[in-house]
Parts: sequence; C-alpha cells; structure tokens
Amino acid sequence: MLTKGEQTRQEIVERALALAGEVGLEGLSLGVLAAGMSLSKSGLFAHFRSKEALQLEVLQRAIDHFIEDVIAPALRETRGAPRLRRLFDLHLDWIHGNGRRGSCFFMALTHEYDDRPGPVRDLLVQSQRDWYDTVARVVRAAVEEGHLRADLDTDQFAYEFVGIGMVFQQSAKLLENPRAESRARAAFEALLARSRP
Amino acid sequence: MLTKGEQTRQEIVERALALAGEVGLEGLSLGVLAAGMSLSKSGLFAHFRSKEALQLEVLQRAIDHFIEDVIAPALRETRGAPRLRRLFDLHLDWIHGNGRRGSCFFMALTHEYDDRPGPVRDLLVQSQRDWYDTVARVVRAAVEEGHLRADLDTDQFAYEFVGIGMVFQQSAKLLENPRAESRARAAFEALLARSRP
DNA sequence: GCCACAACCGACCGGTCGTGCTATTTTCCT
DNA sequence: AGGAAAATAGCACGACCGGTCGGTTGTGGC
Repeated sequence: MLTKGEQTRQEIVERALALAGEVGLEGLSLGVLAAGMSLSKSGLFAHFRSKEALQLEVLQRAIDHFIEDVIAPALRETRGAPRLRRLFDLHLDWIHGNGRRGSCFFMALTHEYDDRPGPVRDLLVQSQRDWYDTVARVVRAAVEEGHLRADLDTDQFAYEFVGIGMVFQQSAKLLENPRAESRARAAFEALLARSRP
Repeated sequence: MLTKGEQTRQEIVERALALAGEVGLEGLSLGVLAAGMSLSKSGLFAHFRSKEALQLEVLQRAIDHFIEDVIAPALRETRGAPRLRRLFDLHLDWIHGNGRRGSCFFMALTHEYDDRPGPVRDLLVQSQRDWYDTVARVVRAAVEEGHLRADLDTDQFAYEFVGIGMVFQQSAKLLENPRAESRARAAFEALLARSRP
C-alpha cells in the first residue's frame, strides 16, 4: 500500500510540475509550493533533502508523462507511416494542450539550462536525445515498411520533425497565430512527401 | 555630445544584455549588475525608475543588435535567392555565435514570457512577428526575381525557416550535436529545393 | 495499548531582492 | 569661477529566498 508520506510526496511533485510549467524549474519556490498545498515549508522540504532533488524528481515526472501521453500511444499505432503520423499528432497535442498556460516543459528547460551545468541539465539532455532517437526509430520502421525512401537520412528527418514542433509552439503560444497548427501540419506533410520512395 | 549619465546608461544596458543572456530578463538582478560595473545599486537604479523599464531597454537593445547583425547585412546582399541564403547564414551565426554562452536571446525570452503578460512580452511579440515578416518579405522578393515558385506560400516558408533555426539551437547548444549545423543547412536546402519553379 | 518512527510544524538563520529617501559628489553651462 | 542640475552613494525598508533545527503530532506494527 501507499504510505502517507509517499502519497504526499507524489502530490508535491505533481503540484510542483504544474508550478514549474509557469515559472521554470529554477523559479520553483518551496515557500510558494508549500503554501499552495496545505503544508509548511519545512514539512515540504523534509521530503527532499535539497531543492535540486525536487527539481530532478519533477523533471523525471515530466518525462514519464511525456512517455505516457505521446510515445506509448504512438507505439500502439500500426508500425510505419501511420505510427509516424500519430507520433506527430500527439506531439502537437502535447505542445499545445499541455495545461493551457505554460508551454512544452522541455523546450522551456532547454533555454533555462543550456548554460547551467549540473544534474538537472544532464537529465534534460539525456531525455531530449532519447526523444530525437525515438522519432528516428519510428522513421526507420517506416522505411523498413517501404513507406519511406530506403536511403532516407532518418536522423535528419527527426531533426526537422522536432523543429516543426518548436516553431509551432512559438507561433501558437507566444504569437497566437491562428494558422500555427495548419502550418505545422503542412510542414510535416512536405517533409513526408520528399521522404517517400 | 554624449552626456556622462547617458553614456553610463548605455553601458548599463549593454552589460545587462550580456547578463540577461545567461539568466534571462526576469533573472536580472540590479545588485549583481551594479557590482559587475563599479556602481552602487541605487546609483544604477536611478537611471531607470523600475526594473521593468530596464528590461524593456535591454530587449530593445537586443532587437537593435539583431537588425544590425542579421537583417541589415542580408539586405545589402543581391535581392532574391542570394539574399535569402545570406539571411539564413547570418541567422545561424546569430544563434550559435552570440556570445558563446547563453543562446539566442529571443528564443529564451519566448519561453520566459509566453505566459507572463506585460509590456516586455508585448515588445517581444512584436519583434518576433516583425522577424517572421522580414523573412517572408525576403522570400517574396526571391519569388519576384523568379528564383522561387510563383505560387509559393511565403509565410509557410518563413515559418519553416524559423523552425530550422530553433532546432539548430537546441541541437547545437544543449545537445552539443556536432552535426547540428550541417543538418540545419540540409534542411534549408531541402526547403529551397521544393520551393523552386 | 504502547512504542518507535515517519510526518509535519513554526520559528529562525543569513542572504538577496526591488525600491524608496536623503546626502554628497560630479558635471555642465554661464 | 560659481551655481544649478545631473549623477551617484549611503542607507533602510519589507518581502522573499533556500535551508536548519528542535519539538509536536499522527500512524502502524506488535
């Protein structure tokens, strides 16, 4: 069974994840976090021996959510082009739908930690590399299924795939461009078109 | 002539711009900034009546630099495809070369302010829309010169152009991928190829 | 029912933050 | 040279930061 403390701990991480979506991982404040729940700052702090430990758990939680909401459902789709399409759709959903306010966690952290070394950055880097690799692997499967060109550079495909997601986010969230999504889909279709046999 | 105070003010903004590249506009600290120069915190503060005023000036300065380093030199290139290529090259230089540490200022701010309303965000949004428009305008000129398809969706081109820059940044700066630049160029060449008559 | 321990509280630490207020120095114009 | 104006320093403020510590409360196993 779930012990009381463990349950509280989970709630803290979940709440911290939501808060970090608005202020970043570095901007997380133990005091604000504790006040948001009904907890004293020290009571909350006791669950993690440092702020960094909390940050790491929050990031890991975000990774878990991403796998659960984006990667896992895509992998249940038919291997090949359909799975690749589904991965792109879920990717867009994640970016745009994720909590309404605050954007894709990982892109925000990219700029928060690209010049801030440490364990948090290390975990972030690993997770992003895994993401590029996952996309490339799905693309490779589509090649093997004959849906895409045999000589396709799958890493290049993944690179451009990720880029479309990024510009979609800025265009949709910051610039509030109503055509952001249709442009992202058009870009993806063009990428697919030139990758076909 | 430049009055003493005005000169100091300029130096403050310039130094603040460098600092903000590492910690963001919100993370700017007047104390740290004043200590970095030889100035008291209050002496520095007196130049701007609020932190937000300083942030706005810093952002405007970044915009000026971007225009000076990227847009203006590109506009001196031959109209059409050459100018477009030059704009892309300068864009990559800006992202990668900009001070080594800290990445493209505007992308970092995108995530810092996409859920933080206020004058700083407003200025940022306007500058980014101007950037998309500038790219689209250069593309349109290339169409008129006959270098690109007459029925090309120039805004779509600009959208994908910006996206390539974004993934280049993450790939190069955060993930330290040595192939980041060649992948960005390959993506741009593919975009050009499918836009030609 | 008792005890050990996990969970939590509240006060507090040294430090930094942005921002006022009042002197004092420096610069500039006549 | 002198006096007005601009520039800067000194200082204090209230708020908040991450983190510590000793003590209190609640829970689970026996």
